[in-house]
Amino acid sequence: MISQLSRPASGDRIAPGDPQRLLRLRHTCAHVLAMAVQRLFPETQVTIGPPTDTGFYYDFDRAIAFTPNDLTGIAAEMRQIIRANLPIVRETVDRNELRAEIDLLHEPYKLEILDGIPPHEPITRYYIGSPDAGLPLEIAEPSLFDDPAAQGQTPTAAFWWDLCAGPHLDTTGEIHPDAFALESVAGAYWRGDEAKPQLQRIYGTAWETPEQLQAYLQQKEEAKRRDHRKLGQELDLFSIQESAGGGLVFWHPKGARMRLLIEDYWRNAHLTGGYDLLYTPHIANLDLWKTSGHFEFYRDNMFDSMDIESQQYQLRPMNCPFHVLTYQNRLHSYRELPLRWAELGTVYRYERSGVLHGLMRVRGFTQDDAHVFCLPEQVSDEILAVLNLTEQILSDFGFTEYEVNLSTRPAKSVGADAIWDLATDALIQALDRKGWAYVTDEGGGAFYGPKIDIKIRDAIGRLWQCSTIQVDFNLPERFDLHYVAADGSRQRPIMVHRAIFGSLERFFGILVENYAGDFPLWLAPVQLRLLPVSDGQRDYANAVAQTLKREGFRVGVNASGDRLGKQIRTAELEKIPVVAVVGKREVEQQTLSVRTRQDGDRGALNLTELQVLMEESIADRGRG
RNA sequence: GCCGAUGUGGCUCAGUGGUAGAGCACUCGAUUCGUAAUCGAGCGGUCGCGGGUUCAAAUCCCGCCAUCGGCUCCA
Repeated sequence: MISQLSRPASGDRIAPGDPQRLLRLRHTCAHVLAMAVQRLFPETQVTIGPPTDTGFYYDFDRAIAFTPNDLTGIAAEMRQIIRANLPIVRETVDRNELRAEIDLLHEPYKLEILDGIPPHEPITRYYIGSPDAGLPLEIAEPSLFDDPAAQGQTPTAAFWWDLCAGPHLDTTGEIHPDAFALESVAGAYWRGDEAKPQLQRIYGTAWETPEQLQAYLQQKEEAKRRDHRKLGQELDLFSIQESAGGGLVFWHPKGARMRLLIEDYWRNAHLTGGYDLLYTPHIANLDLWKTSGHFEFYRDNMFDSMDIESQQYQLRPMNCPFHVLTYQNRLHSYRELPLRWAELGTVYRYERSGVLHGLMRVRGFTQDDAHVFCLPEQVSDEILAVLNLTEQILSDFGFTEYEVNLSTRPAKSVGADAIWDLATDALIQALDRKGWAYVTDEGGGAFYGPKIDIKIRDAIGRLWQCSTIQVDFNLPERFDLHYVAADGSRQRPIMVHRAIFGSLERFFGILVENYAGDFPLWLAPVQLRLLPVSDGQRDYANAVAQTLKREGFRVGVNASGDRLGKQIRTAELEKIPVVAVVGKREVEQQTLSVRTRQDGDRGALNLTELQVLMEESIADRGRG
């Protein structure tokens, strides 16, 4: 039955530190996990277990759910397998022999994987432990492994195998027993298909050294510290309330102030960047959505329509049809094009309850949407202009590193091939002119056209999808849009959809996480707080605050009557960028004792000096 | 929507069948204070919602809602 047992070829070996080795280590960890699980819970069926960016996972089928407590036991079992330093052996097997063997083991998922391997591809499996040394685990006496802690030692006769293309490490001992950790258990569909049975996925993380594991765990802690949901509450920026419903955002005064700053910046950038602004309704006749194709292609994400005087009305999930109607309202000459129309358009989408996530995934949000109506020969220039505007805006918010994706035609889509090719070429041409490298995501486009997606890298290296640029030949067709060409004929304009922030809610969440709530002065909801040392300085503090407010600064006076130490502590916890202490000395000398979050005590400054200090920081947008 | 976990004053959390607790916040009083928490008192909860079991439910059971970790989907 066993044929061609072999170690990996010697040329196959790789040194520590090689990314390929880390991939193998994680893949091997997944196998060790699966072996440990089947030793502890023999009724469990195995499926697949690949490496991930930070570790590995393995999907199991078991009637009883794994508990967090189980994970501790499984990890301990994994360490035993690692410490036993079992060899990992690759074997090429005959398809029919293996099928017969799997049949005996009652592992239907394994069988399905085997049958999914194309006919002429070699079939390999990987053993942990030597198959010559004893019976495979699956048909061993389960009692032998029921309670490994009571056994006191790893049964040397045990071995385990999985159908796998590899590659793997040579022995389990190459995994450092203190450089991996099991993280969580979650539901996951077999083959990622929600129509198929749901399995239990155990996630783990694995590294070459314990130090690397610690660094990863620290990074996770850091992400937790920056979580916009936590900071949003602590800094009183926004809330999402159960009594109102999930995924609906309440912007509190401080968050709203920041949003206003973001919106003001955005409007100004667009007006100076050649755009005009629109306001359009949040609801409209359902027929509009039938014409646009959204009712057909996007219905799953739309709220149910409502009956208004026997007409069906629809809460909008997108803004585009409204801009199209605006265009359609009168005839346009080719001389007018391109028309660039932008709107901070609030949309409502039905999202399944399980996917809601803070501000990142909500049911009502505002897109910084725009549509460019242009001539075919203008498309490439227009897209390039959008890329330039995107770079300008994102970098002003502190994001200077991007990952760019070009998404092409998906299976479920509308339009002729020639049209798709034209649109895709226009996007590629613009990216090349911009000089941006990009990755192609085949089939990742919208149903109506190809797109460029831009992901931004935040302060701790995470990527967030924000900007999107989409060419659309479909809507102009469906709404029968046209312009009058030079020869008097009516021609079809091309439409470019684009959003730079994506959604204001999500972008705001990303800002909170990027700055960890320590906003640069130009964005901080409260820029300066004056702290009177005692009641005698309150009038002076209020007068200074009034003056600075008139100059456009966002200033408050601490009115609590707390002692100075407490006032400073409160301001620090609220992450207020600048505080100014006002005591007897300052009133006498007409100064302020300034303390910034960034630099600490700055000593006594007069009002003008403080203004200059703040204006410089505001102009700098936090880059300094 | 699915799998699992969680839900106790504004916030963070104790409380496993027998009269709902702490710290912070808030209010009041005293203190008028110099760079991360002054002292004292007080207010505040039908324990997510609705059913059920029980002499008795925050606690046990069922349903629903929301949140968290994932899956699927996505700005």
